[in-house]
Amino acid sequence: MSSPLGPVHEDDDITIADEDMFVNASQLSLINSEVLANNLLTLVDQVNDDTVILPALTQDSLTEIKFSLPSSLNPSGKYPSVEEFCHEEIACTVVPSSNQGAGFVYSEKLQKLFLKTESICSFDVKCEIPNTLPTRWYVRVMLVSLAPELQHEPIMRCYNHLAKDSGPEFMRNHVVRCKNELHEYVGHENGPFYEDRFAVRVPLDLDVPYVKLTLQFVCQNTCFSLGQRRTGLVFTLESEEGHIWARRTVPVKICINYRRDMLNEETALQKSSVNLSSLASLSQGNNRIKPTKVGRPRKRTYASVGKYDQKKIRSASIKTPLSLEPCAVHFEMPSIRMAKRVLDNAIGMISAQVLRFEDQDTKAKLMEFINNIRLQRDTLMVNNSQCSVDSELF
DNA sequence: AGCACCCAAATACCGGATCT
DNA sequence: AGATCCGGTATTTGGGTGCT
Repeated sequence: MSSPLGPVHEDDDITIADEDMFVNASQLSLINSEVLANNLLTLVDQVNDDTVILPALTQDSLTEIKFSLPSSLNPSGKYPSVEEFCHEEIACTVVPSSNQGAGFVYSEKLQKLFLKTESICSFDVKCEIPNTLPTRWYVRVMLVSLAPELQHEPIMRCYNHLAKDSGPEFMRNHVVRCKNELHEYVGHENGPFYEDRFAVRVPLDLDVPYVKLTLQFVCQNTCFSLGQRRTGLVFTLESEEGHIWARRTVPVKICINYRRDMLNEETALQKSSVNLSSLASLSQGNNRIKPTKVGRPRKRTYASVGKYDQKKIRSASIKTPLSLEPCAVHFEMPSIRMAKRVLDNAIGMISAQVLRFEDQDTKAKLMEFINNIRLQRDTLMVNNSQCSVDSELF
């Protein structure tokens, strides 16, 4: 499917997919084996049980089955995802209605939207949906952290802005406000899962699968916790029963000097690409000149330039082997669930290193660490409802 | 190792300039 | 005249360095 925002995420998607690959791999195998086994046993029981009447497969029932196939993801009880997704039978695009306006500007270079606090920006959500599918569709919009390790944590309004907000109680906690006539604020405080997260749900027009979403943003990225400051506005196309059919993510930064911040990020991107190309030319030429440290290698974690960090990490792959200093960590966690999250994050961290290093030995050694942690995590036997929605994509 | 200090980058705030 | 833009400046933040 094509999306004007598509190219942005293509690269990003690859990166995320690579990292998630390790994180989700064991979950997937567990889901697949357990779910399949359970379903199969249920089916066998039903077939063997004379009292159970199996429904006849009519055209109608086939249609019903079609709608409940895993292609339409059921997100309930799972964390929201920022990975782009679109069901093969439909097409869905999300674009800002204009490249710039009062209080916002869209950077083509960064493929990122920069907004001023309290500013209002419109998005065109266009879909192509075959007539064979249901007619009622909704778009759910929520702000989600782009950091994979923090996607399980909801983005909440800061106390500062909350205290000044004299608006209606039901929308005070929402960072993203909707100005559409038809809309519904959903979610509740600290809701961890997709359906619990603060979001706004807007129906698509009945005659044409299109809607213009007018949104307002009432907190800044700096209001959120350090790791959550890289955010994406996630648009999810939902059927009436709440199944996901498409997902589009627009990286956004809500700040005061949105134009300057955009220019800063664009300049940083240019500099980083120049530095990388000069490094590459050095390494390709004679290696007499060691890359010297120009100034201090400072990098504030929260001030990163979004996905381009990931690009940088990938492009700046390391050829020299990593000197490993294995160490065992033993500590007690308050709950199995939290322990599992810690192990998930550990797998994510090592996976990132696997991607950075070109040396096959290093990769293999790191994969050993990942496998060990994975084994330990699997012994925790935590309900798989905690995995991200995308796990079902595979 | 722990601490204080320094420094650079990021960001918010503010006021003047420009536009509508 | 009000809205918006833009640039200067202050503040915050976190990494690096050197001292104890």
